Amino acid sequence: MPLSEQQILNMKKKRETILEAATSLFATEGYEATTIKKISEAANVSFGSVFTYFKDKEELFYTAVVEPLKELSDRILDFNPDPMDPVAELEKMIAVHIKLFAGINQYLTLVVQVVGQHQRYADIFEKLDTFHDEFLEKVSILIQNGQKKGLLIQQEPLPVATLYTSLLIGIRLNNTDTLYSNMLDHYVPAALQLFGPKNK
Amino acid sequence: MPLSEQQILNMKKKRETILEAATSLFATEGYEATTIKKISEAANVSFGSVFTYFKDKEELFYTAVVEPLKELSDRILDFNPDPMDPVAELEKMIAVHIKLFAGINQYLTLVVQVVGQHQRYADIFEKLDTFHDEFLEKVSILIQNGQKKGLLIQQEPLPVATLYTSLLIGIRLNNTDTLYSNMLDHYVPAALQLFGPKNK
DNA sequence: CATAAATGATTGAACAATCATTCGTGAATA
DNA sequence: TATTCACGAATGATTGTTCAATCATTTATG
Repeated sequence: MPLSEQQILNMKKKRETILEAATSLFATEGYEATTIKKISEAANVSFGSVFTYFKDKEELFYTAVVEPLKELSDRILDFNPDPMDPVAELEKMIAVHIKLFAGINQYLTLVVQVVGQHQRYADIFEKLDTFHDEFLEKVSILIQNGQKKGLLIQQEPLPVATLYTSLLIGIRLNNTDTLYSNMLDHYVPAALQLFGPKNK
Repeated sequence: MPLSEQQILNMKKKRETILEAATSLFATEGYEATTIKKISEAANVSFGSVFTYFKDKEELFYTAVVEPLKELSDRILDFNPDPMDPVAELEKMIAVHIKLFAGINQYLTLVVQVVGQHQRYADIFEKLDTFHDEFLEKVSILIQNGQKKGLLIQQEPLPVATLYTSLLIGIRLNNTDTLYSNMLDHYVPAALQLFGPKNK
């Protein structure tokens, strides 16, 4: 009576297919304009099947935003807040972030949607906000350590960190075409300036 | 047979009321979730009246985004790209921009919606994009002049300008609560660092 | 001044379309 | 045979838009 492993695997794949189709549509057309019918067609799945894997449309959107967050946050927070060379660490961190953010354009569109209307997506927003606070905190510590070592100019760390995350999410809104990978190399040193490196 | 001036004035006011209610709802609930019924109720206007002043829902949204753009762009572009003291001009410009952007939170939510789904709002996006290009160009010139005078470090001006506008729009997404006017004073000098001022 | 005609805004019921969700039936697997 | 997924027609609710009737205001006429 229980499902075979093969079947469970197929279902996992199917769930993933639906989720990917939904994410893509949510990003390009928005939550309300994305219909279950469209999702099912994009995923090559019957209409009813969508409801087999997701309770309702809301859960589908929730999953599309929250589920990738775990892995993403690990990658985003993957830097040393107390390194030997804070400026070099900053540079490495910025390069990672900008490249990472460039590759998850679609996902970021969802994030922008949630943040832009955080009252409407209150529970999702809370998850994002919690991570954001963690992110800010860790960047602030790195800034502080750079300042202690005399390698960064004295500034309030938190506003600088906040501007940095603003900049990261803002890049997404500024670069709608795909040809912005060309500019990535220029972005890193420019973004570094935000932190006020002293060596010139 | 023509309308009296008083009547025309009343209609202008009514149109404005509807537009404001619509803007507010579009910002907090999104385009699709905002119904004409909600708008008419929020504006204290009959359902049918909305269609007297706006052809359809789309025109209402279009107007809400495009109409304020003219005045806003004037204020945003109100800085001297070739001043005596480029760093002082930058500082002044940044302060104006950050304060301005802080005060039009609701409008920026609409902008974010349009940019986040630019394929869907193609005609509106084009207007925003045209202004954005103009903005980038003027900031780039200011940067160039600062560099020529030896007051800013050498960087590609365009990526720096792009990061600056990213930062401006990104701040909106980072600060959802109202208490961020406290931080404005810290933001200005931090944002200035982006341009690489040499005096330290 | 009084009245009528004309113009054009105001209104909300009616309409057709679309949507999310439910659910009964069929198919497949263990 | 029992269980569970797959399916899509049916349902009920909601939407944007249309439109015919109503109302207010202004102008023309006596």
